[in-house]
Amino acid sequence: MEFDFKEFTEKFDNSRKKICRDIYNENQESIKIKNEERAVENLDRIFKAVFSISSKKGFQAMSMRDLSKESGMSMGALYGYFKNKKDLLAIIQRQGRAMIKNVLDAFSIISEDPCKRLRSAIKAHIFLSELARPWFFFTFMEARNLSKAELEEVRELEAYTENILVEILLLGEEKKIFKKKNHYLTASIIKAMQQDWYLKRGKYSLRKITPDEFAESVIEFVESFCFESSA
Amino acid sequence: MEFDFKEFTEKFDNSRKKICRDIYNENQESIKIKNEERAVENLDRIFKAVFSISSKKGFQAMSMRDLSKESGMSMGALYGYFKNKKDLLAIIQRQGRAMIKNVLDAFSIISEDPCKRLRSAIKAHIFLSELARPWFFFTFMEARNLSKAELEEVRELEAYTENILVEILLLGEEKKIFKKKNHYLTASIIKAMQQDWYLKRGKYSLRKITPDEFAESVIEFVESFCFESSA
DNA sequence: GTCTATACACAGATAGAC
DNA sequence: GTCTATCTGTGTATAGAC
Repeated sequence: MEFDFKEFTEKFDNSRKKICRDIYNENQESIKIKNEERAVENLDRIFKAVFSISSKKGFQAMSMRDLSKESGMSMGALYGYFKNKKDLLAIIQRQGRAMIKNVLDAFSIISEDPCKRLRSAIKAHIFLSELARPWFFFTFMEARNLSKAELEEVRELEAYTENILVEILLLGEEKKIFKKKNHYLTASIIKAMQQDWYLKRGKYSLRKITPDEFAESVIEFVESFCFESSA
Repeated sequence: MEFDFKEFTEKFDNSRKKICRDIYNENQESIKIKNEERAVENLDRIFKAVFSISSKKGFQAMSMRDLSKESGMSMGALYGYFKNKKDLLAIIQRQGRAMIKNVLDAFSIISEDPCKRLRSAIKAHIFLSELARPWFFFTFMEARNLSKAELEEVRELEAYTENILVEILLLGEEKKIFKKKNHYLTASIIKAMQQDWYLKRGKYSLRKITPDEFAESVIEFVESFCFESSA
């Protein structure tokens, strides 16, 4: 049941267009365009432009004129796809969260062995953040611009993914494979390492570290901390 | 030579006013106010206000009207202390970097023993980021708004602090105390954990984890990864 | 040194032609 | 569906009174 970045990518590479289609279907009230194919294609252009601009200067510093230029659509056309700038942010956020939850769920139940589950959970998060890096980066950096309700959703997803790790660690402790520890702290630290991968992606690129190598390092780090010394 | 957060704090608590004085002295060209005492006091008020607002909504979303209100000074008065908004950002950045470099240097040479140096370097960074959290948070989040030259300075400081760790790890390897590893990757991971402390401070506060506890956890994590198994 | 009032640019958003 | 032109609010920055 082991998988590497290449296998992970093949499974999830078609997800970008799919996400745009989901967004179209779930936001019919605010999207004025009726032709689905055209809408999906333009949404993809818009999101690409948003990620491109806001990874440089931030979402809130991105003007609608910037977005118009980068996406090749006029201001008027853009407003056919969302109610206002805040709404655009909310749509992106909501859909990204749904995607993450689906993927991580799928990869956290593949084995009864806590060691394998730990490996799998750590790798899936890193690989996913590699494929959907603009989204991860964006969510982290723009958290301050979210509404209170949206922020609460982000916190819940954070807690949810942290809990996946905590439960694996607990299971391992019960089976006497992992040491007894403050598992919440361990999970936090694991998440901190995963987070570094998408926040400091440039640094790792320069050093030519692949997603597989990074994931292995994190896993090795965690295992040396968690395993009973017999291992 | 061991120190805890309390001892660290006592040594550096008076640094905030000192920083304002340094800033005043080093930016005489752009600061129009001639009375030093008044200037230092007002700079302190301004920086406090900047950190308070921009930790909520970001520096670039902070308007000068916001800053005027929060600091209790008028727009006109504010512009006596810096040339423009960009200049204000640069001043804060420059001074913070100087402070960090000084403190970390002071704490990275206190022993010949690589274990002690590793402990000391990790703790000093976490404690410093606790005391100057607004500054750390601010630098990280506003990196995108810096000029190219400023960004280069930030990268250099990053590389510098990472190198402190790498050298300790190398020394430990030479002395056969630490395992042979990719020390750059290990240092990156250590920095990722330290970074989490100031980026996700709210989470750790909720869980009532103290700086001392967090530092010990990080150290334990790192040691279990680095030490030769005889330890 | 600090205030109030204001200049001028640019933001988000929409109306109406095509 | 998409464009251009334009409304209105808010941004940074400064001038000039005190």
